[in-house]
Amino acid sequence: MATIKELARKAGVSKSTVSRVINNDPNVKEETRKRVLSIVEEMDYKPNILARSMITGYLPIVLIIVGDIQNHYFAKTVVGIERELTEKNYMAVVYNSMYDVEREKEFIRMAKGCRFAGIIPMTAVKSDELEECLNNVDCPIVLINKNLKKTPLDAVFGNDFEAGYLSTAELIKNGHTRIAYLSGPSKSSVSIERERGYKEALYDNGIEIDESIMFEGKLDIKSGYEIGKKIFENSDITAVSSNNFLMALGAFRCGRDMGKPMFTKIDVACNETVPELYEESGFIYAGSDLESIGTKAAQFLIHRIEKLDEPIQKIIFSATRVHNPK
Amino acid sequence: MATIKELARKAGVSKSTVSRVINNDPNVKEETRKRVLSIVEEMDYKPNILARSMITGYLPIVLIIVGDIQNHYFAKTVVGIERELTEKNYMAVVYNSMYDVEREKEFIRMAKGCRFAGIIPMTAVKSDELEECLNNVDCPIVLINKNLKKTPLDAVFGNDFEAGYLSTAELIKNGHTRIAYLSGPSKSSVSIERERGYKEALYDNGIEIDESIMFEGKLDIKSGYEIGKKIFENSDITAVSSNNFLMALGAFRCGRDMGKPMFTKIDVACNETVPELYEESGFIYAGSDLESIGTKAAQFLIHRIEKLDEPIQKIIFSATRVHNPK
DNA sequence: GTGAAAGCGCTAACAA
DNA sequence: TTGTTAGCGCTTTCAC
Repeated sequence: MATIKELARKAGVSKSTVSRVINNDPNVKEETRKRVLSIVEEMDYKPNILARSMITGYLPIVLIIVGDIQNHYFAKTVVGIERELTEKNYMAVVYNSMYDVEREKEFIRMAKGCRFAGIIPMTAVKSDELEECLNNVDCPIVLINKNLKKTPLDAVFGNDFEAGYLSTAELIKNGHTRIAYLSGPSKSSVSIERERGYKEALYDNGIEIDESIMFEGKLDIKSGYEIGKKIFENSDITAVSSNNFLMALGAFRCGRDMGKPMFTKIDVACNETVPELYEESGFIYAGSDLESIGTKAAQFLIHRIEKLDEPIQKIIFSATRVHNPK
Repeated sequence: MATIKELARKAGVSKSTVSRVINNDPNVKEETRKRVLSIVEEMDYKPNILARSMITGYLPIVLIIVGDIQNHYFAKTVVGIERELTEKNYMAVVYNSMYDVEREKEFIRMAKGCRFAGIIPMTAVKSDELEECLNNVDCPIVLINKNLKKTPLDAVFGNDFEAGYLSTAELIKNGHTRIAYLSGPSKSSVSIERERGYKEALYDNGIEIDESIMFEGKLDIKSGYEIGKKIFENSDITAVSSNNFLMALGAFRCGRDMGKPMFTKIDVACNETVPELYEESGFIYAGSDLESIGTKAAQFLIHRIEKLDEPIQKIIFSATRVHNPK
């Protein structure tokens, strides 16, 4: 593959001059620039980014760590991140941790070894070890829906309280008053906030909170299905508000299998945007726009990479996407 | 960040010795090795992979180009690729082309500039320009479900004929004889093969092929929905076989909206595996296991990277995943 | 405006 | 078993 040296020889100039041309340094005579450029074209020369990175100190690549690339929640956000990064001439490496802390630590170390420009950890995993690891990596980091205990870092959040509130409010608008709730793990701040939104929506509409129709699930389809059985036994319940989409789907399937009039009499809502494949379905949902969250995170990161002296920024995205098919 | 030079100084040895230790060269005295290793530990040293790559000539990173990361077809395959690559100490960069040829070309050029170890283009896009571009990149490439006209390259395919055949056969097993078909673009080899499978399954079961109930769609939900309208007007049709999942979903929704007894009297099948979220649904499907395809592609690529003298390999994966909820 | 030279962190002969 | 040396392709002073 052509190098700067060969170009220099062919163009009859020094390596430095070629370097100036390909980096748009203005201190080059127009004539020289043209000559070099024509040879660049002719030889289909591409600068070796590795060599350049040895000098700048980092590769223009950002590591994104997600818990599960097949989950739309992550995939959507990644799309937003990538869009911004690509535009600013960075690349994105997406890494699937499968929610495994050890894997995440490994990726972070690898990113360090490769001198990546930055890291966006989007994992749901909580771990002191992981925090420790993130602390030790001296490269720019932007968090999504996550705070570290000790280190203050740039971060982007969705408004989970609002999501819980708004989706529940839609159920109420549709005339429901007996609304079961599927909550997530009680230690997760996302889950706590969404649940708080559910409760506040009930309260604001004069509906009593009934802890006996609130259930804690494991965020997957199966646990939504299991809880669904309990919910639909209780015949006065006409709606379900779910912490996340997967459990909502499980509950819906359970109701359907039990012969309930799902989406006609009985409504199901969830507190995050649904995958695109389900957007036209009967689900009610409210959530922040995941692509926008990704884009903002990428912007923060690029700022951090390019001038490391800005104050720490945090931003919360409103749950602007509210959908009610009725 | 610590470098080999500092380590050498601290350990009282030369850079070479440190290099040997971190590369597990056996020609190092055990005592020396231990001393160096303890300092590696102490300083939390990570070798600079950039510098190493300048010598080996490439970064241990593979570029995967997909048309749409939110499509399960790509996401699933990527999971398989990543699994294999990670195990062999390579990383994977996933790039979303959004089916845009220009973007794909840009990524390929970037991969070249970054001296990536290899490329796995998985895009559905056809273009002579792209072929040209792939031709000019002198780095290992493995294709998925794709052949280049001029250049022979390693490639992995799903068995699309079989997928079309098997999914249609399931419909026939369920007692259907009037089976509409939703085909994909007539120039795509994947679509052609799947359609051939559909026809052959009908033929083998003594069912006449009726071109008037075969429709060409655009592979998305919307076009499945539109075609659904035509299909379900025709009241003697009791089943739909679809080239891909998205159109099957569209057709299903259309039937449901028209009040048809979907999944009870009327069956819908598609000629590829469905997204995980739909695995428990009423869809019939047959297709190759996408993760396995990804894993195999990664294996081919690694072979190609590590010894460039093997003959070109092509492999076709049988449509082993056949699912019929009845 | 341009070139020569140093050096980024590492590996790979070659010597010792 | 270890150290010395050269060099990967590029950028970046510093002269001229």
